[in-house]
Formats: sequence, structure tokens, C-alpha cells
Amino acid sequence: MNADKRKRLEAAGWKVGTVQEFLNLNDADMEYIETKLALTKAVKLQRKRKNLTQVALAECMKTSQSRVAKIEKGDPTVSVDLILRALFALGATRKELANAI
Amino acid sequence: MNADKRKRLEAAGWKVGTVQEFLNLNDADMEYIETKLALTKAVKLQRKRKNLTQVALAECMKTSQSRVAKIEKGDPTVSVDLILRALFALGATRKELANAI
DNA sequence: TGACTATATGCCAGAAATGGCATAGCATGG
DNA sequence: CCATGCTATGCCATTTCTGGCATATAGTCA
Repeated sequence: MNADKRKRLEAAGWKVGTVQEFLNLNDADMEYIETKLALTKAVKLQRKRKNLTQVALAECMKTSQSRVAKIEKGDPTVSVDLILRALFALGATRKELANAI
Repeated sequence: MNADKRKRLEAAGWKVGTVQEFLNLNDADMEYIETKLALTKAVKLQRKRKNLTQVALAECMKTSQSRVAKIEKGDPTVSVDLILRALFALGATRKELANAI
């Protein structure tokens, strides 16, 4: 956003800022969220690469298709632990994990 | 263990194998555990580097000293999510996280 | 020795994540 | 059009994790 537009908006009573500011996220929160997002993308990518369905992956890691869907969609009820279990079930190594982050 | 000793043990009725086999861990489990362990080590290292006490780190990440102790000791009731929060609270970046894994 | 600081361990009520199920959406091919 | 295969979403009982507190242990210094 250029300074001009910003001025006009603020003159009209708008608060201008980033999403991060709006949500009161600090750097640690941001890193955490971005890491999680990167991991979910890695899961989807690896699963597709192996031509597995969500059901198949779910069986591998002894969970349900709905959980796998939520993992890949970045559902907030999914922990990093579960995402890692998915990645490793897909045969990822620690090195590959590190690259994905 | 050399083949000789193995034979002698088995002749005497012992089962010979790795810890991994004994605990029925597959490769995915192993990678997961090792990753978690690497992360806990990174937390301890970074905290020491910054000369923080467990209490100080606990305040940073809005948890308790006992949790921090458990993180660093690899307590099984600690999730990877919490470990990551600790690392990021210590100012680690995603890149540093990747290196730690 | 005793006081002090840091870390470790046990416990538990409350909070969050999980698996499982149902079902809805959405392509693609017949 | 309807099947069929795959993915998405909602719900909820059970399981797991968390924060907080108490207390124990270990190290250091006076």
C-alpha cells in the first residue's frame, strides 16, 4: 500500500496495518504458524507423489480419512505431532523434513 | 555385536535384537522419536546460550518451569507443538529449526 | 553446616487433540 | 442423468496434553 492511500484511509478513520498486527501475533507465533503450514504442504505433496489416497495414508498412520483431510487443510485442531506422523508414515526422513521446513 | 557372541547367546536361549525391534518400532516411529529428541536438545542448547533459566523461558512462553524441565528431559507427556513453541520463544527461526532436526 | 538458586518429578483438574462416524461436495466417466 | 471414487466438514466421546502447584534433588557459596 502506498503512503497516499494509507493517508486517505487513516483520514477516513481506518486503522491500517498488517494481518499479523491485527491478530496480535508476535514473531514466535508467526514462525510457528508458517512452519506448520509448510509441513501440511509437504504432506499433501508427498502423498500425491506416491499416488496415495487420503484413505490409504490414513491406514498407514492408523487414523481416519477425515484427520488426513484436516491435516492437509491446515485445520486448527491438528497438532504438529500428527503432521509429523503423517510425513514419516509417507517415508520421509529427518533430512527431508528439515528441507520441507 | 559379532556373530560369534550372538550365536552363543542364542544357543543359551536369549533373544538377540535391537532396542527398536524389542519395542516394535517401525522406521516412522524411530524418525519421529529421534526428531523429537533433536528438538529437545536444541531447546536446552539455545536456552543455555542465552543464559536463561527454565523459569525465565517458562515466562517467555507462558508456561511453567516444570513443563520446561519436562521438555528438556524428553518427558513423554510433552508434544512437539510445545517444543516448537519453546524454540521459537527462544528466538529461533525456521531455518535454525531445520538445522536442528 | 544452612541458605539459596536451578532443575527435576509427581499429581491432577481443565483444556485440547484424536479417532471414528456420518454425510456433504465435487469431479469424472459411463 | 446417476454411479463411483476422492476429499471436505461437522460432531462428539474418549484420550492425551497442559498449566499450576507442591515438593524433591542437586549444586554453590558463605
